[in-house]
Amino acid sequence: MSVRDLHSRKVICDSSEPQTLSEQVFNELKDAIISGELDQGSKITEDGLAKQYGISRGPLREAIRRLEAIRLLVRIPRAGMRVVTLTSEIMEEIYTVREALEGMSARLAATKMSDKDIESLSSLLDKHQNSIDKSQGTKYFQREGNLDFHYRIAKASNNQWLIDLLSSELYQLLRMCRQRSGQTPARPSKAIQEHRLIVEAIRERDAELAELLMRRHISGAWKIVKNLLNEEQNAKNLEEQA
Amino acid sequence: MSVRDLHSRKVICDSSEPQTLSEQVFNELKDAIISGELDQGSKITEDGLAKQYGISRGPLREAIRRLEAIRLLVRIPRAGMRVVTLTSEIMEEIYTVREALEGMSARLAATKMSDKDIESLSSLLDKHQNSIDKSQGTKYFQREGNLDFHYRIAKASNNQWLIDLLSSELYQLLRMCRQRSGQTPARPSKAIQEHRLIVEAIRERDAELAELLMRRHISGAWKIVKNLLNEEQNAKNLEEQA
DNA sequence: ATTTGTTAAATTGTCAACAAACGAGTTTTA
DNA sequence: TAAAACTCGTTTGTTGACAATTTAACAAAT
Repeated sequence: MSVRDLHSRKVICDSSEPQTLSEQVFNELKDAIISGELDQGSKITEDGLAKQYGISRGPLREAIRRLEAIRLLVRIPRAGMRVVTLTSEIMEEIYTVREALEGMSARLAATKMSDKDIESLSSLLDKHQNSIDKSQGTKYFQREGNLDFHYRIAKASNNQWLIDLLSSELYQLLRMCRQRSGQTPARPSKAIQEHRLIVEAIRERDAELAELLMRRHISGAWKIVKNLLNEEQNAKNLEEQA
Repeated sequence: MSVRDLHSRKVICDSSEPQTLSEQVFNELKDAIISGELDQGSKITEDGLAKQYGISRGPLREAIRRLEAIRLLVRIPRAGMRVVTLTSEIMEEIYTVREALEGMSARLAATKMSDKDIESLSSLLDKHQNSIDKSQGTKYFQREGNLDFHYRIAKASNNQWLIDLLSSELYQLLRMCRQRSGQTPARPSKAIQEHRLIVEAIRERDAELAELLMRRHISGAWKIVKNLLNEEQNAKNLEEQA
């Protein structure tokens, strides 16, 4: 992993040094869930986690409440807790919300983004294009590059709510989606082409168009993911029949 | 009933009996903050609250983490906690996010809402219109009616994420905005007229139009609120000069 | 054999005490 | 007199123990 990747990862996941045990275990648990280390839908107990992470239940419970708030855990009072299960329906919901919020981000970015940042974003795309052309781009890099692009747009909206919702809540689950089925942007060069169109619209300060293009970009991405999931499901069904 | 249903039930019907102390104090604190009982920006201490509500700090801290997650409290580790301060800038951010999410809700509702629910929604507007014509409508009623309309649209989207975001996170802060300056829909009859147009678009199954109208409705509402805030600010400034 | 009732183990909810970090006020020193 | 350092009190972070509730396991009865 390059230094640059590390940097962007840090920025996106805002995992600055945790100052408190609760925060620390929150981050560790979050990563464990997203990476699949903890299986989706698996039941977890407070005592088990407390022993595993070597802390008492107090801070752990606070971390759990936060994970609950960003929907990585599902809890039923006095009954138990499970890791969220990402069904196709939930993923569609997430992509729909993303479409609305990132569309709005692109609209705002078209008005507010500085000329300097637009150029920087444009050259970022050049780099991505390069790494794909030369086949240097690993799947991982493509994925991170994609997130980086979307994160910059969100940040340019200058709306802290949008930024937080997208980067701390939705992105975590999105990463989980991708982890789940090893998805990578289906047609990276096409994705970058779409990114370019969006940047062009922003450069022209055409808010309306920027929003439209971003929404199409995301709903298109969902269609591809949906097809992948269906194929996967079909494969599984066949397997069961055999 | 599925796990998901249980979760949404908890979020939506927060009038249901809280089963745990943490939940109970979460609700009480939430109401105290929204109603203005706790001043915006006021500093609060764990020990003080624990004594005030007669519970120990354990459950209280969990409630605090949840309030932090929905942005009613702002915390700085090892330094203290304050009630959020709703500046004009933050309110604009909230309205912007609302515009994106409720616009998407209206779009989805146009496709998914049942004929029966559309009729029900339409007759709800009749009732509101009636109560305004006869001047029976208190400000409170108008406000609740307004919320009811928006909530029904959100629910009709059938997207649990949209529903939760709008009704549990944004909605709380919106109530706080209104509480703050005793705002009431500036022109109730005009608001209802706009609501009618939205319902008509949904009835025609015109998703595009439904979204457009909802977004205009909300951005229009923000402009009115913004003007009210400015006038208020000017009045204060004059007062200080005198 | 299925269902119902009871009991025990496991798990969550709650509490009070302890430890660490921060801020304010006071003292000491240049 | 002013600045630096040091206490002391306050507030947050953490822990382990205790109480309440649920799950399950097992026995008994129809």
